[in-house]
Amino acid sequence: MSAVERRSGAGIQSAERALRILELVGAAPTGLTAAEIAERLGLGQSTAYRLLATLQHEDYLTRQPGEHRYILGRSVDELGRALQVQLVATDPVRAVLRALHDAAHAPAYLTVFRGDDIAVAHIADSPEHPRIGQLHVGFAEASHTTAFGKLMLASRDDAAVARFLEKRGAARLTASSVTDVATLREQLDEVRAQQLAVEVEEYLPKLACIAAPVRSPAGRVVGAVSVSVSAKDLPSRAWELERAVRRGAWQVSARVAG
Amino acid sequence: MSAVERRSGAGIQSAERALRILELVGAAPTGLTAAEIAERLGLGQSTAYRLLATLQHEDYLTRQPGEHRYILGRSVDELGRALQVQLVATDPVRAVLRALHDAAHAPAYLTVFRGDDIAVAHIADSPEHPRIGQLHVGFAEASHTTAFGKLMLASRDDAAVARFLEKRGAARLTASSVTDVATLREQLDEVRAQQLAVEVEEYLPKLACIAAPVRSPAGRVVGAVSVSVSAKDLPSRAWELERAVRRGAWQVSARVAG
DNA sequence: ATGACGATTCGCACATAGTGCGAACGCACC
DNA sequence: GGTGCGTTCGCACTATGTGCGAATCGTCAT
Repeated sequence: MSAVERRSGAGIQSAERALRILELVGAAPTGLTAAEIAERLGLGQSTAYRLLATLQHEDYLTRQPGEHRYILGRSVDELGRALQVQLVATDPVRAVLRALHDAAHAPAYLTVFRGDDIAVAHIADSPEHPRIGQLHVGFAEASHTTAFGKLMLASRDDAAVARFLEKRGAARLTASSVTDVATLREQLDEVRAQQLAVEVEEYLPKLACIAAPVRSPAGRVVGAVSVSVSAKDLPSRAWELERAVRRGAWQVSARVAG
Repeated sequence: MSAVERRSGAGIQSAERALRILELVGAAPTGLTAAEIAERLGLGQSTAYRLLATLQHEDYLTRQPGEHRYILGRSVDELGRALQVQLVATDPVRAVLRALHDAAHAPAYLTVFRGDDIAVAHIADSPEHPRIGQLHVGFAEASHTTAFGKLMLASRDDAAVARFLEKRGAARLTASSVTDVATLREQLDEVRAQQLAVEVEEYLPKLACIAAPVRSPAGRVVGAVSVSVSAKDLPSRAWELERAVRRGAWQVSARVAG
């Protein structure tokens, strides 16, 4: 390896290249040709073709017959499906969320904690009770201003929380966001005690959220079930919603494998 | 490379290994430890760790803080999402399928042709009009016995069809399945002429299916919109269903990008 | 037919990038 | 303070991946 130019990610070069190809192809709605790929990655043609042959052989890429552009293949779908399973987004779990939505008359969410991220695994909503703004199924940064974010942090010990805050900080999103670390710690203690997290206008104005923990059979907190309602409705409905969310989280936990 | 033992897939070794790791981790609901991965793949620990570091760095793998097992990361989700886009499974398209289902009182399907496979991109059904048996969203082998399969074959020239049949054969699934190649070719010609494929009890007994082609802006047939009904209802409803399916396919085509 | 152009494969020489082994390190738990 | 993981490091070796150029194939236009 030359001392002059150092590769960015210190990793297995060809593995990185393979992954980058997948991303590149995925980002192109109609796929890419071998030449385009080689060019954009600065690869010789042989190299590109060999990498592509491997990816195609493993069904991560395919081509329409007669076409020269590569598109994502079925293995990508299989991986995605495997992820869904890991995220607990199975049909019985979806049914629980749907029932929660119907009972609470509010959008219901299933989130799963992954590393320092949160994955929104499923949302049960309706035209009458739509999901929060831009919240969508997929990975999102964890935040100390959301009910499920608090739950995630509460599931960790102080050292881990400190590490998290050091990395991500405690940004202020609304006037009510908690930015003081000491106060946040107190909140997390309360979350641990109640096994429930509540957030009122800390994430988005006028909105409140209640979340209860989902546990693996081993007892580990792996995610959260939550609902969001308008902040002004919260006082009158808190008790009812808490019960509904706790029940939903319990039911999901019972349907979590492994 | 030793002449004695030859590697299976003639490809880039480390890329293959990286992909295999992803599959392995995906297949384990709760993830795997580095040691397990190294062992199952027959890798030295350094090698395994370096591969894992690369995959983690690119966010294809993550770990829960404190945990030693690797799980699928957010990049997998992003890839899967990119595939969904390539499969045209966007919200407006889903809405079209839903409308078709409501109008036709039958389960509606969007399929996308990929290589020699068919991807079921979306299904709009209901408890009253449930989807066909084990049909599910995801990739499936193309078949000459399904309406969308016929449509896919019809979108190809004779040589490509020949190649397909040589590889996959023309199996008999029901008493009505067409297994004679000449007859099949005639059917495909008719499909091309009508821009519509119909199948009656060729795939599953008592079921019939009508499919119309989805076209890219460039005019290429990229998939199909279809509905399935009970075979005995077909005669009385054929005209109505044909109109509905054609309309649905047209609407989807208008919502296909690139 | 002929030629020209893009896509794809092949052959080859080179050395980088990847590999395995063993040892060292860090860390938690006993 | 020791024992048992999980993880990193150092090193020597060469298989593995690489780039270049040329050969081949296929398609389309002339």
